[in-house]
Amino acid sequence: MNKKKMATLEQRGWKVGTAAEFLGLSAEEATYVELKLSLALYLQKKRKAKHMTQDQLARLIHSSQSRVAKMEKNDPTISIDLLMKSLLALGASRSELARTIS
Amino acid sequence: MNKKKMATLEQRGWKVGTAAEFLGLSAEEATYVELKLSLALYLQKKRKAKHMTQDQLARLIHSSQSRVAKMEKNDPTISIDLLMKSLLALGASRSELARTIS
DNA sequence: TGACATTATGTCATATCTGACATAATATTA
DNA sequence: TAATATTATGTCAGATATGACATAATGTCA
Repeated sequence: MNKKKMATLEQRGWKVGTAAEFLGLSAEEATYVELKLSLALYLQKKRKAKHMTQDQLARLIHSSQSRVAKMEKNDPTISIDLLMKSLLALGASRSELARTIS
Repeated sequence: MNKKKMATLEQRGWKVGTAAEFLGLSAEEATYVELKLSLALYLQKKRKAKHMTQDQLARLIHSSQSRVAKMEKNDPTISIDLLMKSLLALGASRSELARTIS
């Protein structure tokens, strides 16, 4: 959320916080979750750019459609390892991963 | 792999790959391992920069000295998740992680 | 609308990762 | 050298992640 929107909401009486504050996460934990979310979103973006279904991607990485869905939904049972391995399978380079993380 | 087995797998919906694809997977795995190694080396670098022992770092991240040693040695039983969480605990930023990966 | 494709969610047994511990190996310092 | 500190390696039970499956939910198109 950008600062402008936050200010608008504050003015309307909303207490605007970060997801971290709401969930009671430490700064590190928040960074970890956000970083993972970035990977999740990028995985979906990359999959769609290749016009693949979740099922097709699942077969490519020897996983299942449900797990791909959870990856893209940033499910807490998904590890960064799995996200990275999946992105690499989709042809992502190290610098591409780096860009996604930064 | 013989054709019979390939046909069986195809029937089950598996995409059976060529040797080239197999090598491609190896390349991905290599990238994964190298990427993890970069994180491992950077963890050690960052720990030493703070003049911490493995035991001290272990306490910081609520782990054990042996696991820290394995992280720095790029032991295969270590996940990227653990490496990233450890680096974040040492104060690394997202861009710092990105730079390490790239 | 219905039929079909795609994605989302819950659950399970199994595999992998985890912290912890013991102890070996290697530094470091007196 | 010995004593101590630090790091490396092996192992374990418990925790977490995994692929698979069923099925619900949502989207798409005739």
